[in-house]
Amino acid sequence: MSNVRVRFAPSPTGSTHIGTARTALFNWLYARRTGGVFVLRIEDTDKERNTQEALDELIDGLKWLGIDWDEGPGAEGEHGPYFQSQRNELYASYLKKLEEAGRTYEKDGAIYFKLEGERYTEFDKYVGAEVEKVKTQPVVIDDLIRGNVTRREERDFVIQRSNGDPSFHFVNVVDDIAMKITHVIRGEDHLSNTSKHVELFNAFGVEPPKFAHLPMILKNPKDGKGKMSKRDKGALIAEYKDRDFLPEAVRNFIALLGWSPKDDQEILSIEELVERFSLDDVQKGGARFDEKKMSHINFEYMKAMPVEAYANSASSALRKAGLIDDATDQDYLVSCLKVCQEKIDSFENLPGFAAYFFSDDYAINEKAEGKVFKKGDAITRIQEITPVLAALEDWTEASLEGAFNQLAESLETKPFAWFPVVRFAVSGTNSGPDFLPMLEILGKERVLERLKKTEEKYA
RNA sequence: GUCCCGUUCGUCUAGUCAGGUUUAGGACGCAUGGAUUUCAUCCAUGAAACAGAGGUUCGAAUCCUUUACGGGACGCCA
Repeated sequence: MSNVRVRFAPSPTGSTHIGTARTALFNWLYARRTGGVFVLRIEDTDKERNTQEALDELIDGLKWLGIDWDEGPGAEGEHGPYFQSQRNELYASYLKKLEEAGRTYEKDGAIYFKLEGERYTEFDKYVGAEVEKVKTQPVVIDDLIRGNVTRREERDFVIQRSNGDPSFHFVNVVDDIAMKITHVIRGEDHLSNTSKHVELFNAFGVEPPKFAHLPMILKNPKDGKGKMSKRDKGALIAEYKDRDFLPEAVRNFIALLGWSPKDDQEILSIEELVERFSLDDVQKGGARFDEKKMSHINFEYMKAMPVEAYANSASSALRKAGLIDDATDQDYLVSCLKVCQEKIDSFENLPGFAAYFFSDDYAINEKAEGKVFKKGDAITRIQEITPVLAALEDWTEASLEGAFNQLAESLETKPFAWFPVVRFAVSGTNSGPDFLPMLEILGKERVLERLKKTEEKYA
């Protein structure tokens, strides 16, 4: 086992964002790749904004994606507790160290970290006021993705708020020290904070960890500019779960946001991800989220599923649409889904695609309706085929094919003279699974009944 | 405004660190054609990019400079 220790440190203040999930995934992959330890630490120092729901959703999302943690809530280790709200004694002791070293001062009830260097006052345009600045030595951030980044911190910052709560920068560093974190993998939005953190590590006399700042996930330009926010379409992990996306597909897709295996392989199992992941191969530039590609990857996974697993996942979508319930025959369900699997690219579209298998109350596609009745012989075709099908004793794909062929021969035409109209009559549309298997699955009774209904309706 | 980071097809990216094997590769999407009773499926083909300008070099997507553009940070939020 290596000595690598990484942490994912979310703050439970809202729905879990796709970027948050990616940060978690990359940390997890790095830990698994290197044989290190993955720590989940909950940064709940902001009592006003933390919620239990957000925490539940976060944990739920991680589990859904197959991300587990070696230390963290529910997996207590020697560095716990893993909620920052329970670590105040530790923070107090570290604060004392800084106080004793003369690196703090109080102002307006808050405690500030005091930078080292010559002090001067300057009008700051951004702040819009005179502020005190410090001529500090530049700090070098050792970043595994970007190389060395040099930055200078020039203003003291708050490490304990006037309400007594320690601030993010402070607890983040203290915990990384206390939890012996070796690699900090987080979003690029933290890159400019990192100089503050390095200042703190230095003040504690501790060698800073290696950093790896992941590129931002950017908005689709039609949603505006900048990084993707929780309000943007497709931004929330819970949304994918609700829409019955496959977790392994979502995981595969977000792994590809800013990282690639460097060859043409795009579909990667979790084992392959672990085996091939490397921080060296992480992209520097921001990545834009593309829902179409996400759907494509999801479809690839859907096609590759064993039928039983497919039926299992599909059931959730069909249940939500009220098409099936506990009474639905499993064998029938499986045979229906078998013919749909190759054709339909998402579970959320499945109910619309396959409703007629489970209900007589299915939608009529008007375009298909127009097409089928344009020729004017549709009703005749139905009247021709109905007695033939009614007389058929053996209701299988093969015998159906024979029946259509025979009729076609006797009328000197092709069997597919009847296909579109019969398909429309039994399904309300002109597209769907292969025709003959579909008839076989629907069954004689249902097919005849729908033919009759159609004849009456359009006669 | 200041500082930091970035920039290869519309999008995700390979190639960049170790300059020549590149008519810059793959995938999504798009277009066209085909298979098919049909299709949201499948197959084939195509259009499509090294941000601009200088430089170094026999040779630059690859190295350097610079401009432009994009992103991030600048909270008693994390």
